[in-house]
Amino acid sequence: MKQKITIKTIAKELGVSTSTVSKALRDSHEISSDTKEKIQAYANLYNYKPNHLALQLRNQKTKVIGVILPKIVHHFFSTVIMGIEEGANKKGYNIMVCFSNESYKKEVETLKVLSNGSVDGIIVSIANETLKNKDFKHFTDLVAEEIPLVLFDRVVDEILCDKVVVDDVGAGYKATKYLLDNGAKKIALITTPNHVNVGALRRQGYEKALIENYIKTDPSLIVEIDENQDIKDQIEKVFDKDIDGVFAVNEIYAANSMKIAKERGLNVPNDLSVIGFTDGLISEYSSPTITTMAQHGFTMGKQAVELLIDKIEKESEIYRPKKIVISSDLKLRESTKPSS
Amino acid sequence: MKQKITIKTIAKELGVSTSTVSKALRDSHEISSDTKEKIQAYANLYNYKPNHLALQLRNQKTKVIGVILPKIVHHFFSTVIMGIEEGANKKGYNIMVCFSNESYKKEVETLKVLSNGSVDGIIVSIANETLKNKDFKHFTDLVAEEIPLVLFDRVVDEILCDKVVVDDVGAGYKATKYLLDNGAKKIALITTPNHVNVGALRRQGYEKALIENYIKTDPSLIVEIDENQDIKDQIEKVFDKDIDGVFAVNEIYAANSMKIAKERGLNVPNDLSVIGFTDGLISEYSSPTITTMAQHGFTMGKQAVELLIDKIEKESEIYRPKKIVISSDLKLRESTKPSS
DNA sequence: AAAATCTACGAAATCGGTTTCGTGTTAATA
DNA sequence: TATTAACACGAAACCGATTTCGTAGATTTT
Repeated sequence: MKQKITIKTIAKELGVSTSTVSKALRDSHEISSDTKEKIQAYANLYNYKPNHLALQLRNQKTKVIGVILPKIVHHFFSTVIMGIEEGANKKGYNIMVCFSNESYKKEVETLKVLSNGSVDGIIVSIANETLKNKDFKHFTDLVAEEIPLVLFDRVVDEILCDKVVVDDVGAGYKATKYLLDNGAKKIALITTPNHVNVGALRRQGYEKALIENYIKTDPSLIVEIDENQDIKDQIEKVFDKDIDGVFAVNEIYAANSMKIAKERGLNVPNDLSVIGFTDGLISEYSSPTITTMAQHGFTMGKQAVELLIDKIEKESEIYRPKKIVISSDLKLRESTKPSS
Repeated sequence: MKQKITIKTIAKELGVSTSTVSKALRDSHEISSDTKEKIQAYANLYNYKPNHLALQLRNQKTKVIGVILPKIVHHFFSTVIMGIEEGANKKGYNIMVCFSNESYKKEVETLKVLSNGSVDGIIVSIANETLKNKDFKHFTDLVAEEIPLVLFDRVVDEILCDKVVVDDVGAGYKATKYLLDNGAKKIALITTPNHVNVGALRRQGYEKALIENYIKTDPSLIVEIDENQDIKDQIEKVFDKDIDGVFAVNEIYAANSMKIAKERGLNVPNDLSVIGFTDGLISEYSSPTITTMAQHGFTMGKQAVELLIDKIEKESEIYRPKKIVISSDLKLRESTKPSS
């Protein structure tokens, strides 16, 4: 890279001290307008930009927020990033994005790298493998170091920090209840293994709705997807059960269910109603379009980053971990019968 | 944040100088093993981590790569990010992700922020508005400052830097030729306005294939989508032309076309064949599934970041801008007739 | 015993800024 | 005229590391 112009260069060229240059550029009253003009003109001419690193070192802050996501090729996480980025920019922060790829090891490493002073705070959605391990030491260490941390979506109680979550139980309940209210009797639940807490919570909502309608939960209607195996194959078997409704905890599972239905000659929504989760492009463009619980990723991201920046900038105050719950709404489309 | 432990702290506690501590931690031969052990033990005990900012300032490099994307809720860009992140991590770099949101102004600002020393190099896909403006001063300035820059996908010749692109002309040609070879006669092209160069190039490929088959290009079969208006409405009118093939330059346009076909009772692929671009989730999960030009975003991202890091780390060498062209393949699915 | 060589460490410069404090010069006040 | 205040600027410390160079003291060589 070309030698950058620094305050020192300007000082030497103009025969003044670096302090004078610094003050002039910050428009200090200590400097005469003559000198100021001269220095500012020179700086402009040579396109002087203060070195960010030097400022960061001096101010002990980076104005950067670290974000660790399990993955990104997922509409929900994409929208969350957008929200984080917008919220951060608004407050003069930039974001550094990393991926754990659902791996515990990569999560630990990434967290270590980010916590060496590269960022002022970190936003994380926990990797699946970590949730399974239940090993959260890397997070509790972070909290002990008092590095501002906000968890979103995939969170655990063991870690004492701010959190932003969707009302997963409520969402599962709403979705299931909608299906029941519109005549479904045998509703399949396509969910994650139970260690993924969002899956577990949505399941609670599902069961709650069933109980309220005096229906016994039938374990054979519940499919826990193992993402290392073929998703469609795993869903396939529940279709032998003569189901009339499907509640899937994400878009992909919902889309797979639709495909199976079509292959089996089932008409959606007449023979089978389907509700997904995450209002992404698949739901919008599949045919029929898929009714889904909109997760408001953008809002979550924005709320998360606002919590974090608050924490970063108001360190002095006594701190009580906050939890923001974002409710999700049912977005009605063609894969369910119109509300009766 | 809690007061971090620094070299100075250790030095004071152990009654040695900071130089000694620094050397001991880097296992220098200048330090006696006794002292080394003592210092290393202390550092370990108190979980000392060298301050990244200080190192960056000293080494004049950040080990961070800036990435500016037009948007992210788009399968192609998501996969590119993945590729960039993986390639960067492999070489010990992190990535800082920003979005221009297709806005010229935001692109300029973001570029300015990133070029103040926060990153060692920058990867960009140009915003639509900038392509329309044809104002690339912010990029040429960057090049003049000799800040390593790599453009991908949406690139322009005016900017002298490394580039990674897909073979858009070839891809447009391949797609169109496939449709023609399988009996299509009237092929609609759903594309972007001409200032988006990828759209223009894919159109060239389309026209080339037509010419080779002695078919005159019919402008009324070409739809240039204005993203500020309803996409489906704009595509709608070309369906009045009795077309038997559609080549769409991205997933969204393809999905919209499929939907219109379905509404008009056209059977895909029998009455109408559809080919899209970007092998994303929509193409995979729509029904019928959509034949598409796979863009290999992951590869592009990886290649881009490798070019960039090369440039960053081998500054001395004489530099000749390189252009990597990644060919894209047709991924056959259900929206086209099987190859004859 | 004197000279040369190691060994093990510290002082100080450096990266690029900001900021506190001190000071010489001039202008205003007593 | 002597004192004080205002003005305009510079020296130096600081942020947290690394690294060059210098050196006191011990050890080896002649």
